[in-house]
Amino acid sequence: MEPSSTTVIVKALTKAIVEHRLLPGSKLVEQKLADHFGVSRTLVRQALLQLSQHQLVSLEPARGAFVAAPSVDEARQVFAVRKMLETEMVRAFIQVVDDNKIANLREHVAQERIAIEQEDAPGRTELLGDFHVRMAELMENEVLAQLLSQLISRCSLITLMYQTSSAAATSNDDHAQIVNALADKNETLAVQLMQEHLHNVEKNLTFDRKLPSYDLATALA
Amino acid sequence: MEPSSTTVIVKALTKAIVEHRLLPGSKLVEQKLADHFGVSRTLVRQALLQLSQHQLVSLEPARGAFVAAPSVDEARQVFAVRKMLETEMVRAFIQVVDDNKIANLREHVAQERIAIEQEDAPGRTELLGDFHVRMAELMENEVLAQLLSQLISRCSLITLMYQTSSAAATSNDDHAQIVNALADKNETLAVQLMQEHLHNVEKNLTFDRKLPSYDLATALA
DNA sequence: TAAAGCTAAAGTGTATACACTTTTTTCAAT
DNA sequence: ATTGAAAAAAGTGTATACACTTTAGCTTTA
Repeated sequence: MEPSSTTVIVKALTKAIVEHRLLPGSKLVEQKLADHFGVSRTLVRQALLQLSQHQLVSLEPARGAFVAAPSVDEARQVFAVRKMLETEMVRAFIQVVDDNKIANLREHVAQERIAIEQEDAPGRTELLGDFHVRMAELMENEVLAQLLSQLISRCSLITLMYQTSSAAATSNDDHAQIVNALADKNETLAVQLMQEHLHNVEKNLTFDRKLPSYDLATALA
Repeated sequence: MEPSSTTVIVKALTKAIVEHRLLPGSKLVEQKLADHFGVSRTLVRQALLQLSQHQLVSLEPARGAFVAAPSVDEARQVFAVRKMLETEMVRAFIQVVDDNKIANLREHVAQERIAIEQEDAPGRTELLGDFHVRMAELMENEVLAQLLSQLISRCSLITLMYQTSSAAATSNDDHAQIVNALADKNETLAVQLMQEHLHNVEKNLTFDRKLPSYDLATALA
């Protein structure tokens, strides 16, 4: 099935936001987006509505759409939810782990490393987030995977806003260690590592910065 | 702030679906909804799009909107996610529990009992679900509360489709016991009770029924 | 009678029109 | 120069129009 125009727009904007080409607070003018994607405002509005549900865009009545700028408090909450969900996900994963799944995760971690070594910033960000989604998919729980995917997109926005230095290499190491613990079926260790990992990511946020807005045309080019 | 027309429609339809006045599979014709709410199809479409994101409505290209009919597999996944999330929520709740929060939950459980005794089916369903959301709100985690709220709406649909007998009274007892364990700060017991509770709800599903569709006008009347 | 095909009706998908709101610019007055 | 009001421009919110698709009903044919 060929994806609808709306889906294309949602994906393009999500990518631009998550990859930080569109910065928090940027205004998203409907007609400009419509022109860029070669459709009418109708479809753009549908896309913006969806993005606002994903919390990547905030809609202000009569004022328009802006790239979301999550508050410190919201960031704290999102991370708390991730910790809850992923702690238990690790426990559940160990119940169904097998060699194939471990191999799959190791392969993913290897790709992360490559992206990091090549200093491919967008690819790196995406892969580091997708590690967690990959775990959910391997458990054959599409609902969980979709939920995590959304939470991680939000985290990516938060990370941009508050992250001091991109601790990408650290995250990659964390992932590798987690996979080892999973392979050993060491539940206690795996849970602990996952919690520390998320704690690390959150700890690296400063919660005291502000960022400028950006130009639309170049961001989507 | 007065809620936008779209929000009103979303809420009305959500209520109708969750309260089982609109049954899974029912066709939702845009013009009919528009007439009913006194708006144009534009706003109805926005509402349906939102509901489809919440998985309460499924949109089929060129065929229209239908009340979602979650598959057995999806039901299993949703319950798995709830178990993960709520297990950890209980643990986190105990970290911040105080007398006020316990009193608040007891009050809620009391209201559940009243609704059950009065055989107020819609109120009962809503309150039994809201117990879990209430916990999230008391932890001052709006993100968690919203997430749970959506999961529980989906569960309500699932419950309708597959539930053999409405084990409402049992659920109410479960809730009361959980609150007691929380008051005692007995983490092990509280977690165990919550897991058993969700297991009970899921166990009562049969996964082998089909249901008819319904009339739109009467359902929304 | 049943199946296949045709036609009309109903319904969805996208674009456009237009009223209303917010933002920006202009320009006069202090 | 700076403030304030008025006017113009830009932008959003909702309704409507219209092309295209699906559905339902009828007719024909075997």
